[in-house]
Amino acid sequence: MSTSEILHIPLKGGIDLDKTEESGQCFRWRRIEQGVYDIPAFGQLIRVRENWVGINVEMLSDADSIDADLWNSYFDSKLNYEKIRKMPDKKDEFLCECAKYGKGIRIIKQDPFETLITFIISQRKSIPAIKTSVEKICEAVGRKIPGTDVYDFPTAEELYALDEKTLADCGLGYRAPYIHATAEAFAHGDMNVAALSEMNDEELLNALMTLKGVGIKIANCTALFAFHRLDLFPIDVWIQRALDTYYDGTFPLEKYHPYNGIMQQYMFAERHEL
DNA sequence: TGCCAGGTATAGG
DNA sequence: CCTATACATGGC
Repeated sequence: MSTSEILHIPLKGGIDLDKTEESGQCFRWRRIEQGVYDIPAFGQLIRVRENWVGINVEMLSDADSIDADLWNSYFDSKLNYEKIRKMPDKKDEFLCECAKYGKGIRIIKQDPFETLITFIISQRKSIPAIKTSVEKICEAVGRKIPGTDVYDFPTAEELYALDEKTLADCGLGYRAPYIHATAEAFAHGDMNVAALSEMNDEELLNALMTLKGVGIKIANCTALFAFHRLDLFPIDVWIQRALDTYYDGTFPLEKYHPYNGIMQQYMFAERHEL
């Protein structure tokens, strides 16, 4: 029962789907062609086409209608990224270059559990390897998005139910017990998204870091990409390399409040130049 | 083939 | 508090 309706979403400051995907925040987007992606999220599969002012969303999975609020939120439609992209200090040539290249990158507001699990997987893995492991987990659980051949990302209960060997066969290495424990925490309600959402940034990071295998970097990525805490600035090997090269080790966070996370994403997207 | 990947837990100082 | 080290596995 797929709806034939097309939802148009204006995005303030526009979007470049290729650059957003390549900026390493989403690991399951499927490129169809330039500016067109199939995106599995929230138990649905949509086909997204970018245009001059935003995107058109087509529903590929079974649905009676398209949830406009959900996808407006997912693509952060109201924030004007073109305005933010002009924030870098003109004297900071490196950041200006990153922001120039980053035109069209938006911070996607993804599902918290999926984001947390995928970033636990991400530690000491290349982006292609992360994608492979994430797909293997989805296949292992084996529940398809209704009306499609695409596997949905598992719920906490589904992931917790996977036996040890099946999980190990997803190429997770030493992360497998971390994934299992995190799934258990959410499945049993020891940790829940509603409560996390109510916390301030510091409380949220601390709560996430109580999980085994979640340190400061993964906590920051989860807070930024799932809870939309745009001022948080995850530091990975690439960002640290940039900080050492261009900033004497630390980023001037005070200059870009409350959008340090977006500056970080512009920098990460430029990582190949480092 | 060997090196490195969107790090973290742990032990030792 | 800080630093050094082990850690599983895939991709290039």
